[in-house]
Amino acid sequence: MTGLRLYDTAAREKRVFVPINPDRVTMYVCGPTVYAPAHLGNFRPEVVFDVLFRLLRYFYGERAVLFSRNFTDIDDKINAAAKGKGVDIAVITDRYTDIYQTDAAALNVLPKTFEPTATGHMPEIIAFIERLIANGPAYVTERHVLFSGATHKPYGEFSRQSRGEIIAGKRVDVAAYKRDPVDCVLWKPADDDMPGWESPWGRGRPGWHVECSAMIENSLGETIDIHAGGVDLVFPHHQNEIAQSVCAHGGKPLARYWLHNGVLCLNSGKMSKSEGNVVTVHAMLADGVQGETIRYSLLSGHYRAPLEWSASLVNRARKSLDRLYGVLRRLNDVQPSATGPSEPVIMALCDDLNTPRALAALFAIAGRANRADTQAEQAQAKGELLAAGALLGLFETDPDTWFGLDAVPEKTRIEIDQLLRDRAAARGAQDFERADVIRDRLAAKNIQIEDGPEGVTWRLRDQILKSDMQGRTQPL
RNA sequence: GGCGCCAUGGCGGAGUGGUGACGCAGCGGAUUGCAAAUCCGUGUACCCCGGUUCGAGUCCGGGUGGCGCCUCCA
Repeated sequence: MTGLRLYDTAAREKRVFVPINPDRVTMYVCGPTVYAPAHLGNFRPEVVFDVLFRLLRYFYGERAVLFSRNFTDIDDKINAAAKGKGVDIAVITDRYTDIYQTDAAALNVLPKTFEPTATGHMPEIIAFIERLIANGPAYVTERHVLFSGATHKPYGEFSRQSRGEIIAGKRVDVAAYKRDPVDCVLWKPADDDMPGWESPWGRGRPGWHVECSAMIENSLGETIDIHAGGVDLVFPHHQNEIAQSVCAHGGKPLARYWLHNGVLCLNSGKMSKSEGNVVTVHAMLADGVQGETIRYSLLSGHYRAPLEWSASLVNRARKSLDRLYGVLRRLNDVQPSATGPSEPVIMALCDDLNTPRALAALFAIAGRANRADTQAEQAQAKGELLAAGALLGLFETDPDTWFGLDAVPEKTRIEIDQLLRDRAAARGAQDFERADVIRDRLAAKNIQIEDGPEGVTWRLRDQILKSDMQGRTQPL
């Protein structure tokens, strides 16, 4: 019993989380289709469910939690991208998978236990489809294999879609080969000039929904504890996954808890490649925004609520982290107590991953640290801060690095040190005019001086964005 | 058209029916040679209209506004 409660989309309420087997907790998150650099919206589930992963590891032990997240590496858009460049699809998918992994690492996202790919599980996917045909719910027609939604009685219950409404509200034409509009493709034929795999139904490739069903079964089992993803996947993707898996597994449920994160918006509209309003993580990192700032931004709202992305959101995140890292920097020489995360942090995260409340709790600890009179209090606060950070995926950077000390070239650092010595000498000689001239000169170069009881420290006043480096690269 | 979500101070964002966290910004004070950082203090904020209740931001109904899904989508 951990006190963890999660909002389950299927139940439409928060439910106490109890795993099937506390020695083997399983979770799966739908991953990206790798045909372009992933945008911030793609990384929202990556980050929020990373917090869940960390929390579960904290409760059940690192080795007890198995986390699988797929890469969809066969898809029409991938084919189109490969064809456009005249290369094999693997060239495209390898490239964007690498970028994705780099981006994820920059956001302090822990590596997954399993990262299955569709192309790496073709025999399993084909076997899965064969089982659905043998069991009845799938049928072969015009070189396609289709799953009959109607054969799964509760179809639509999970996503609150009735079959009649799906038909009435359909906005695209239903393919002629479908017996019913809610049927979905398990296997589709591939022309000779398209990537394809040999199957009992001819050369082709799997449909999107079945790939997840088959890979979940293969990497985690028939019934998993948690299945998560973006809210835009509830229908039809997750609905179809459920129908297929339940039918393939003799009625056993696919997942016991379903979690869905809200959409990320830019200019009040959902960020999505088809809308064209995307900001890629790769581009932000290349521009010099710290991954941790992006992570904090993504965690600053509750995961189920929509999150409006903006420059001011990033700016606030950066400043908030400045304050917290300032504490850690001040306590650089203090050995942190071996303590766990403070109760308010745990309580907040246990309440359906309430990260805004958890972050608020961080500031309470920071206040205590700054007010602390004794080293014991400081050590306790530092320990709590780091422990909380470990759950949230924060404070994994050295404080000096955070404040940009590594960002300036060695040569410049030597110049800065010399100027600081000059200033100290001037102050010692009561020559405040000269001391202030030096400080202003540094400030003009984005360097902020902080006089402390144990000497002067400095930091970059503002983040140096590579898109905004004018005037900041000249020598001092 | 169907299904669903949301509406809190300048901005962002929590909130179990009983005078409303936290962060950023602002203001006042302490500290500082002056700053910065830090500390202390500081805000007549709960979309509108009804209802339930001794009491509602919190529950119910209606309205208005915004958003998502129903199509590839995280």
